[in-house]
Amino acid sequence: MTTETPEPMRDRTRRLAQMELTNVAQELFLERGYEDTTVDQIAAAAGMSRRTFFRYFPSKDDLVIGKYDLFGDRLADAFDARPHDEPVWQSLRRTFDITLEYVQDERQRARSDAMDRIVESSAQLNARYLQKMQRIQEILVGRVADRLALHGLSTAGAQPAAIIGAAFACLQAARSTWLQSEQQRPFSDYLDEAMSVFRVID
Amino acid sequence: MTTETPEPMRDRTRRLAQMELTNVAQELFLERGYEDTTVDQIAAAAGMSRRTFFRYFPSKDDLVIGKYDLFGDRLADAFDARPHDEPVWQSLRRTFDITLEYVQDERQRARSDAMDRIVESSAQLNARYLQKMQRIQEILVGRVADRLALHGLSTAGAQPAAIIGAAFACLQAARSTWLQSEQQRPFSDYLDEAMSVFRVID
DNA sequence: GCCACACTTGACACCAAGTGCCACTTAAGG
DNA sequence: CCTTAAGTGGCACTTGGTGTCAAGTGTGGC
Repeated sequence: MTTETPEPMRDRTRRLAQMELTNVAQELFLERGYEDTTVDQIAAAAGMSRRTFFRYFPSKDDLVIGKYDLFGDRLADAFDARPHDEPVWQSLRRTFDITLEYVQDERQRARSDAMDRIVESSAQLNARYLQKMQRIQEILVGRVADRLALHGLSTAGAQPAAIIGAAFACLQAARSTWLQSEQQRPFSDYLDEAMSVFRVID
Repeated sequence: MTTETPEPMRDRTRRLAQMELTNVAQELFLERGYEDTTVDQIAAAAGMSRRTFFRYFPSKDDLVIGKYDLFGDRLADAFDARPHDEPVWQSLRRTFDITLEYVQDERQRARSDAMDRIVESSAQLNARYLQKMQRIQEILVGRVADRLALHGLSTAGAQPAAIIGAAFACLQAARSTWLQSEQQRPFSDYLDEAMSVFRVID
């Protein structure tokens, strides 16, 4: 009985505190830049002690980059939802459609873009971002290998990792190009353009 | 007259000191691991002060990862040496041949592999490694765009970045797979296997 | 109302990576 | 021998991050 309500309660307050912190931090980052904003300043602006900050985020980086932790699982789910007889490359393209939803909501898009710019502004953050992406790719490699096996192709070698690596390279290239050009054409165009360069044996 | 010899002289001693540091550090890393080895320990083992260490390497990470700084330029040179009418994907495959030389020398290969294992053992180093690779890719994007333009293809969009990103994904996948399997087959086989998955419009 | 309990918080101390500053040595050239 | 420039080390300082402990805060049971 006692284990029913307490869990959601604490989680909610925790999430609220994290939200508050990210909001406060984002303003500071836009003002002084990421590296020139100390954890003390963020904590003070959010009305908590430095020590407490690190109870809500394992590191300063995670405040910005932590949101990508869910991304991998969401991609995996989306990939699993694709029909098994679909060519892998096309499944990956469709899997990436969930990144479009992310961009849909106008209000949240501005916030997300601001964060992305912060990530690009700091070498430190950029490195951690790439690392997160790498991890996400590892989640998907196994699934691609299974799919290839279904199609009667070798599953043990470097091919599965190469395929998802290439797919993510396309995603990355499209994203980067889209951010630099002033976003008149939809992001999906850039993604299609990038991924259509490759014909994958399947 | 005085400006002829001093430059190479200092550079040589500097390079020697860096070599010594990397050797000493490598042993310590293999003993205690990267993160549990402090700069103080490395400096002490090399017979210098902590402060001096940072005059030879801008950071502890660079001691391990700094060697990749040259890698980008070497790849660029190798790519430039390919015939301009060669299909881009094949040029990239041939460009990667210079990574094979790296592996050729038996004595140096062991050392290089040890360092690679160290890189893989630390999340911090791994992130910085990915970042370096990203930078190297940026060096090559322009050249791929030029090559595509020569073949009468669009050069402005995300395609050049997507192509080299995919190529590096193959390189990475092949390297990873090769490191895990016990290296009975040559590395070039893995690379061929990975890159042959893609047919690139050209 | 009160006690027991788990959870949260803040304060303090501590470590490691860097950085700036300054004084000292050392070696090369006149 | 002296001057000058480079290398070096010591020191203090900042910042991210962690461990520990003691004080608050709430919630349920009596």
